[in-house]
Amino acid sequence: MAGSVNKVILVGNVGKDPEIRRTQDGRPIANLSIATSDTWRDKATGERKEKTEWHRVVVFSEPLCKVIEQYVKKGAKLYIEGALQTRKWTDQSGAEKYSTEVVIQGFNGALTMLDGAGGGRGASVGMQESGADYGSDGGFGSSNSGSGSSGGGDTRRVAKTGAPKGGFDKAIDDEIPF
Amino acid sequence: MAGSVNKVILVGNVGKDPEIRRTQDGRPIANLSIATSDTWRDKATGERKEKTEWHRVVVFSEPLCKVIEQYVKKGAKLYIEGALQTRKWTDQSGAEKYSTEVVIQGFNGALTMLDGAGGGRGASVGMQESGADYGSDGGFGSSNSGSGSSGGGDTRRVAKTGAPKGGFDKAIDDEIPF
Amino acid sequence: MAGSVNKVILVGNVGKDPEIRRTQDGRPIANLSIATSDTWRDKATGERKEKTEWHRVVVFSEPLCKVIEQYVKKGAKLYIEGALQTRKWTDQSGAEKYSTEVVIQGFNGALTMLDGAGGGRGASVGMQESGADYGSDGGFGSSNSGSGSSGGGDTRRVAKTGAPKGGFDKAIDDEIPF
Amino acid sequence: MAGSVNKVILVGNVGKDPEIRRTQDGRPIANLSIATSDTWRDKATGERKEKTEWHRVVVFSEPLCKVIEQYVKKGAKLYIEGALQTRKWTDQSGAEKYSTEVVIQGFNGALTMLDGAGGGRGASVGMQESGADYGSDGGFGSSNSGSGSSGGGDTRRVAKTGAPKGGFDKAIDDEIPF
DNA sequence: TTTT
DNA sequence: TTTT
Repeated sequence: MAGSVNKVILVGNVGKDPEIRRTQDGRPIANLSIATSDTWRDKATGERKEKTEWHRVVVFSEPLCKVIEQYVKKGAKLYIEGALQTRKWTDQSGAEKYSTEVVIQGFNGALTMLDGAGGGRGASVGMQESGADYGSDGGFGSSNSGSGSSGGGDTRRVAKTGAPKGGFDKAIDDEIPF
Repeated sequence: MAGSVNKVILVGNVGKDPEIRRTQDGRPIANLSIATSDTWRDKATGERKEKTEWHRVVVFSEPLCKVIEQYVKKGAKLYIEGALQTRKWTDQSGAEKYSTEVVIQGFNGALTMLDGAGGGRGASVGMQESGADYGSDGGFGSSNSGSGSSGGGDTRRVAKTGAPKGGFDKAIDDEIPF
Repeated sequence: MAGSVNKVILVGNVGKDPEIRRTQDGRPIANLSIATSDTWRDKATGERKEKTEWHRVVVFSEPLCKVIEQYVKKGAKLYIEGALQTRKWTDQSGAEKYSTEVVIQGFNGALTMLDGAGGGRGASVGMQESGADYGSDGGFGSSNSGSGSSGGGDTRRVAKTGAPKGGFDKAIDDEIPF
Repeated sequence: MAGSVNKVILVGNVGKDPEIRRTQDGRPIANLSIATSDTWRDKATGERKEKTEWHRVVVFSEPLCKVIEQYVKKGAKLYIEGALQTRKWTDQSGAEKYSTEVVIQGFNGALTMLDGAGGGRGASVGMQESGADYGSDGGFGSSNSGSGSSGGGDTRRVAKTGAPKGGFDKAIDDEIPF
């Protein structure tokens, strides 16, 4: 099709520790459950309502999976950018099922940790630098960091190599106008 | 949850004429099938591959439904901004099913026509203006067009009103797989 | 123009306390400085590099301005959704200047607080409910929550404490459908 | 910074033919002027208002620059995904100036052609496949298509025929501020 | 079921 | 001016 876009942007919390599986040829696949929540006031009753939506996120990216495995825990708040994908499968009883997921694949999409620690625990962790430049803007390159820290490395890095990014002229390495 | 975001952005083509239903209390609900397509080159064979993804879009907004009813036809290219929502329902055989949809509701989201006419026909159409200042960003205020036009208004209108947000009605708890 | 979209999505930290001004007819306008940061590894030297980008965000929305005035402080992490707008102005010396800003206006855009407190202070605050549901998805309607509360009780909170940051409530540890 | 996102999404028309420059070491840089337009009805007078916003887009990506050079012409409708960046520079009179641009760099961002032809001319063109799979989501991987083609045949095309669909108005051929 |  |  001439020109299509399929993008999902989520900011939400991880509902349980991620699951990492492997394909037959050894590549890792991470599965995340992300909750977003919508709140509103019921017009009639005036009650405060809240509805949580659960999103299944699947990550096909070796470096991202490493990061997830090490630092993403239940409770973590993440920024996720991926694409919608619906899979058809057959359950044990032979019934056809459909499952729609948010897929992060290759250089598409992003996963950024938005809180200081993997899950509110407070530990600050360091993130491996991957050789691959797996981030899109708003992705790992612009993600990360750590905080408070404890025992280990005080940093939680999400790095990004690969490209002479930021290779814009020195000219812009300056101040701000406001 | 403190601070979540649930946003889907699609640019794709309408696969068939929209379906407009009504809730028991008369509010319209539009259903759209949007196709996005991903293409790539198979590394091994060098073949050009394409995979189409179909998205079910549900619109709970009276003015938007009017626009859709009048101008959105099979083949139209649209920009869609909505939220992911998964519904659970039971099919005729009693089996539990889940259906994930992109929902445009109230002031949330947007629907913008990206081609000159509802379906490639070429007619220039006017869109109803709503009293509310419904926005600019990716919303209707910045949508569409019109020109060329014919008899009436050479207007370029689109609408969008408010709506009982969060009000996910029973009304749409019907079937899916489209 | 037929179908355009102008959208900016930022997740970053507030660089200084917001400034709230008023138009001649009394409507509030909030100005925010938001920092985003890009990090990468220098290919040659292996050094870790970081570049901060500052964004000027202008909010034309009474309810949002109230929230900002009360809860957004220097250091707060925000999700911002607005539109790009460039203004031309003349400085005191008569020179023409251009300023590009991220504008949140009316029902367009969103501002969501992503950390536990307005600025790391740790107070638990209640957010006034505005009559209007001024949130777009990913906006206030879908933002957070809070608890603890005080007098009002009926509040819809956005920011709150500092402690259980990332403190993913027990409440949602339940029934994840996958 | 711990987790930041800097993303701009535009759907708009190209105001003039792109300019391609080269860095000293030979890498191409493309500059595009993109117009988005906001329309609304004046509450008081009932008049229909329109405001066009011009965006300067800068592309640091060899494959993308090739595509732009060959297929993007004045009038083309594009989907752009990049990051906000403000540069400081000094004009000929020694005055300090700031310029905010939407930057597409490396694997970050996307550029997708949304209309049938590069600029309303109507030619059917083939798009070179780049060695790199530089993105699917909203990126080139999901763009494309075409037909007609020439030599290569196996090309992955983006633009193509079509009359002056999406008729880009004369109106916006004027006064582009850059 | 679209689009190329 | 933020954040790590």
